[in-house]
Amino acid sequence: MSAKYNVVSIGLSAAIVAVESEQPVVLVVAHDGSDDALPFGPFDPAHHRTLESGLRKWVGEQTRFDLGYTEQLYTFGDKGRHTPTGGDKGRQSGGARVVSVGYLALTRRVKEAPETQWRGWYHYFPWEDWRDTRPAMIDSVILPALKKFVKDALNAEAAELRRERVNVCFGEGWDEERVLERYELLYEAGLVEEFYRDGGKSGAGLGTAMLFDHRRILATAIARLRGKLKYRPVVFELMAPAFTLLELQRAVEALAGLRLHKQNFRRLVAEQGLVEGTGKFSAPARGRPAELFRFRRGVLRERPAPGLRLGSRRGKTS
Amino acid sequence: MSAKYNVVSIGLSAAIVAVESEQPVVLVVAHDGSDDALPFGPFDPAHHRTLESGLRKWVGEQTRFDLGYTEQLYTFGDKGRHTPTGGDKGRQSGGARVVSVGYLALTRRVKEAPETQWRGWYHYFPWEDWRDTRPAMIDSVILPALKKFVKDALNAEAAELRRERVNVCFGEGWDEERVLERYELLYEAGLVEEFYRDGGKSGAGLGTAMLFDHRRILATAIARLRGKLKYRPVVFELMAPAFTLLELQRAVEALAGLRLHKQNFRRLVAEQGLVEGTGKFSAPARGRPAELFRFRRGVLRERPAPGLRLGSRRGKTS
DNA sequence: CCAATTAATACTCATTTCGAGTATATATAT
DNA sequence: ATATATATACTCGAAATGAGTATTAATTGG
Repeated sequence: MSAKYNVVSIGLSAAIVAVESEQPVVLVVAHDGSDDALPFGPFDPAHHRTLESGLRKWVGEQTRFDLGYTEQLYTFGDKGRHTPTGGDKGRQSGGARVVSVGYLALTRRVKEAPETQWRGWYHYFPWEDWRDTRPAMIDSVILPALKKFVKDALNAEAAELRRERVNVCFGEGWDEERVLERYELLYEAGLVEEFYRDGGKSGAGLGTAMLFDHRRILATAIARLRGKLKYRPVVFELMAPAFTLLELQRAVEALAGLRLHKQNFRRLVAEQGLVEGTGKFSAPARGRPAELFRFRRGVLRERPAPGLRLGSRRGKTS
Repeated sequence: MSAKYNVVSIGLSAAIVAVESEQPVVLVVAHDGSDDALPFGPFDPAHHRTLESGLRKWVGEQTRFDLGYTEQLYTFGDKGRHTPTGGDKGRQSGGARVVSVGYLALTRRVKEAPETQWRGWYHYFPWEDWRDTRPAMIDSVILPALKKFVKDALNAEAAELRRERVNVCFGEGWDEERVLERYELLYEAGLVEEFYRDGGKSGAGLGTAMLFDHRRILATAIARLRGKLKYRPVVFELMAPAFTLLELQRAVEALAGLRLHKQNFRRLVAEQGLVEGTGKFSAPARGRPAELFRFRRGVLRERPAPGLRLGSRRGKTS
């Protein structure tokens, strides 16, 4: 157990999320030629008191964001899932194995630093946006390919397992939270570019690929955020200080990738006491002006789990 | 970014949980004189493909458990929260900073390895067991001390924040999932031994202390398990292959630290299709024999989120 | 065999929450 | 004045929840 051999370096990656004109966006570092990457920096044990303070420190240096809310997602240490685009297998930071700790951060500030840009997260996960329709690619591309994946299993038992996973992920009853499960399934089935890259080959896949395992971290972030929405008032970290109820609904819909029933959404927000009117009104280009609301900080004290349980799938756009 | 300075070693700690005669128990390493510790081993990047496989490997070596279910909890890297009992501040594994990745593991095998023993988890968190009554120590010790903690805040604003935290953690409406929040509050308020030890002093506190930050990891494990219970059929990992419905209920109650309404519990289990009868019956010392049930693996396919939403606080013991 | 005890199991009922509507009111643009 | 877009109010049935009561089936001690 001599220390030298057990040594690794730790990368802190952040999925920094905002919502802009009804699109959830994530901050990426995009050099031309290479894949988009999440901003990440090394954990420096000499100067960082905690992992999170390390994250905040270099995010603060590289961008001007004050991260309103941060949450640790998961720590990945898989060999072979940290391959750079080139193919320089698993090496980085002078040969030490890299373990990456992923974070979710929410912000409403939207002035990006140089070298970085905001991109809609559905670029990376086009099958996750069900707001308008069930994405056509699911039936035209994904399900046929997954059918083949099931068929290619080594034996009947493995095939059954695969069939179940396919059904849970893309079958009846869309569960918007299973973002990571779906990504991992597509990875294993060879439907995303990272699968080929990690295997040392090359090949195309669905959605836009990301550096290292960053798309996996982003998938984890989306899943976590979609879940959290329902029992913690986290959306408000993404909203302007004052907003209309429809704007709030659109933000939630954007994140969840689902449409909600307007009247019920309002009922919920009102019952939970999540917001309070400001007395001011929006000035829309057309249509009746809506009252502007602000987040009622008080809920945090009163309610044990104030959130926006979405519940409703479907529901007219009305 | 020179590698040498960013290097840390990673410890994998596991809260291995079982349920025995209506008590949730956790496997601890107990040397005399030193605090109880969770079993932990180093992550070895040269031989472990993933963090989880590293964990399984050394758990398998040191104990004979097949961990039915494992789940990563959280990665802690706080300086000063990894202090051994002696006071050899923050040093371990040849001076490298230790980052610990905590895992929750569930098992039903109950034959402990040498040097280890099973201990009820309420030894470490006596305020978390509300099955019989609201623990008396909350009113007699905790709340008075927290009142003082609020009063000792530096200014009115800080006091208000503290008051809110106290209320959320120990006020009206017990939320059995906030195990970690409560432990952290007690830590900051100087009500647990680890607080003094990490500060280089000594002092007594509530419950039994553990080595390093292991009690924090255990708190995370309990919180996670209590939450998961409600939407995933994880209890069954802890049950014998056949069990009565009351045994199942007692196990859930033990984990949640709450009593449940018997009839409603059964209705739930039945409706969800979580179990199926075996046709055999228990042979109790006294009372009417109950049918033995087994877990219906099928649910995993059928239901999106089969679990045992507890809901009911209180409810007669009946 | 009887009573006391222990637990299983069946059924009821009011309340709350949910999902999906309809109806109406208030703006602007033309 | 009308079309359009939106806000807001209210209704209604279905399902889920929380808390019971009532009844049945077994064992044990007398």
